Amino acid sequence: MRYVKVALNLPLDQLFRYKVPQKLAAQIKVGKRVLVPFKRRKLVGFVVEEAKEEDFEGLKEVISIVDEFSPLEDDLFRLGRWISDYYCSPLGQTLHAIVSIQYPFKADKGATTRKHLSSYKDVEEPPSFLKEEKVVLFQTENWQERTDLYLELIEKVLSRGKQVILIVPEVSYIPFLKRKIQAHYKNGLSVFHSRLTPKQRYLEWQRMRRGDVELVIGTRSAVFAPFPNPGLIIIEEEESLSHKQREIPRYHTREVAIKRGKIQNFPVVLVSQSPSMESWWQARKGNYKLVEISRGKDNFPLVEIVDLRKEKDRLFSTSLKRSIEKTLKEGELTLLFLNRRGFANFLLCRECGEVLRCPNCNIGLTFHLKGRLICHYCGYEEDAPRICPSCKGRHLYQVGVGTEQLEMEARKKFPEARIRRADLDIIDTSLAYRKLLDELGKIDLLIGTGLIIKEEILQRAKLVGVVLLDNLLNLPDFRAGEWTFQVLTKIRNLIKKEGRLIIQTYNPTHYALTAIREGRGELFYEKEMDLREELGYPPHLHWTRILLEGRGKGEVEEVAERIRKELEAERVNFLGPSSCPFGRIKRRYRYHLILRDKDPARLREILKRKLYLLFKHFHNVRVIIDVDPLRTM
DNA sequence: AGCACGCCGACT
DNA sequence: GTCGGCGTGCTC
Repeated sequence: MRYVKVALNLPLDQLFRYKVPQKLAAQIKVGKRVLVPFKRRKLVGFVVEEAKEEDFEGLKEVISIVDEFSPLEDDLFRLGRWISDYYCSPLGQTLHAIVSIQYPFKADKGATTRKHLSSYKDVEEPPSFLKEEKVVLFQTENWQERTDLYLELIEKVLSRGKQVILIVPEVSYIPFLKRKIQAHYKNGLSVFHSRLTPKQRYLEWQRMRRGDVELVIGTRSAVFAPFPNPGLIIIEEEESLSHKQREIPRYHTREVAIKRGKIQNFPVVLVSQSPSMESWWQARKGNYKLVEISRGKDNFPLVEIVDLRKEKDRLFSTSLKRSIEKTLKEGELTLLFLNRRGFANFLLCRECGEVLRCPNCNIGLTFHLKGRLICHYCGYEEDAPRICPSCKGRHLYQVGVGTEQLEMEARKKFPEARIRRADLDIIDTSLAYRKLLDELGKIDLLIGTGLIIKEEILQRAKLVGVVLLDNLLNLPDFRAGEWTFQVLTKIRNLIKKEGRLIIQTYNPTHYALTAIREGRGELFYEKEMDLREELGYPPHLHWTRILLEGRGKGEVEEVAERIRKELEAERVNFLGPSSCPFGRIKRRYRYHLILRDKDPARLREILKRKLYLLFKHFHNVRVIIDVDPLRTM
């Protein structure tokens, strides 16, 4: 009798053993999907290893085999084991994320023609940097450079009979890129992302597996494209936070791509206008090859930094106002960037000092026009009161500025201008976004949040005003400086080169601003790295965050304390426990501890040996392990 | 995760 | 007296 261990799509670090019935014995092997009985359910799982016959009575039998092919070849299986180990995610859930297709949909047989990849000859030389380097970090300034680069790389790799994976941060990036590339490669192109229907997903996946596809463009899960012979992965906007999966397994696509490249022996190209500190640091140490394509700072637009402490008008400094007037006269587009929607950030009672907060999240409620108070975290809404709920005071101050108020002020100041606002309250569908793009030619002044920091919008702007940089710079996360630098770099690189970037701030001497003004990114990276080193932040140290969420404050605190005690016995470097910067979201209290070490393996070892056992006993507290977290708010 | 078992409140 | 609330426990 044969027995196998099966990994199920459950949040359990456990494998389950099943008997292999005689009639299935010939087909069952590691990497195959099987249907198994589980309690009163039937679940799909992966055969992970053969099991020895043991003194375990009552093993159930495998019901059937799901696919005739093997959905998880050896290399991807190894990758899955690595992800499961590195990111502390259950193997079953990890493998199910890698093979993200459901039950077989019948493909039209014969509809596709199989290409004979083996008939390609290894005649063309790969670009020289791809020969000796495993990871290349490409720093470019615009789309044209990047698409040219992609086309060249793709061609070289395809000519050697290998396939290419191109990863973008979000689905919305795909149509534009697809159009550019389609002109060159029509048949062997596939698109793969989470918004495909299960059937489309299945069919695309099969096309890739059979060798009918040479190039796939997709989001995170495309990193697991089941190509017979992958030759290159390109990661577009490698610094984007979207590359990190928010659900289990919480992997970073960039790191997974690099690991896959190591396993299957192919290079990985990271592309960015302003690399993440992580990638910059790797390049700095010589682990990645850095290739810069730059027009040189003489071709940058003018950058002006306005010290708001010396201005009378907190929204429109003299200089910004003058520049807008000039740009309006020229009939060119102005963008005003303000990273906060709504009218005012919060309402403050002048008599008792209380701020009106969300009952679920304890975060200041944002004041919107039409007199509504809205929580930007959970969506809670209420009518704004006239008098303070805690002291009955009559003077509720609107503190801080949002895009609504900026729009109102702009309409007063520039009555003839055609003004539009673009934030999540207005651009709530991809259709609305499309419409905005179509109508861009009929807009003089576009006011928006992060939504407008896109190449297709920025490239049409002559003037960009960053209304209040401090909103970004002062976010409660140690990466706030890095994010700020990245946003400013993007704006500077992408707007018209004869244009102007005006940055208004109360902190005009910040090193990110110096670096932007002088067009010398290294000033930012060097200084930021010094700080990260001094304070024990990534990438100098690896972090693993243990996030605890629960309805009862006391319970969460108790759990946090127990973990603290365990960690203290381990003599590991850690922060906390402390309340998260956003200490309560959707009625759940949030506490975290942050483990730090140069060697991430040490942190994993502690988690697995000690804490896992402990986690089992917490009931009303959810434990979230985030390895290499990108946000710690 | 999901699904059952289990022991306490308002209902025909 | 029952229907059902969701706490906790287990799944090869």
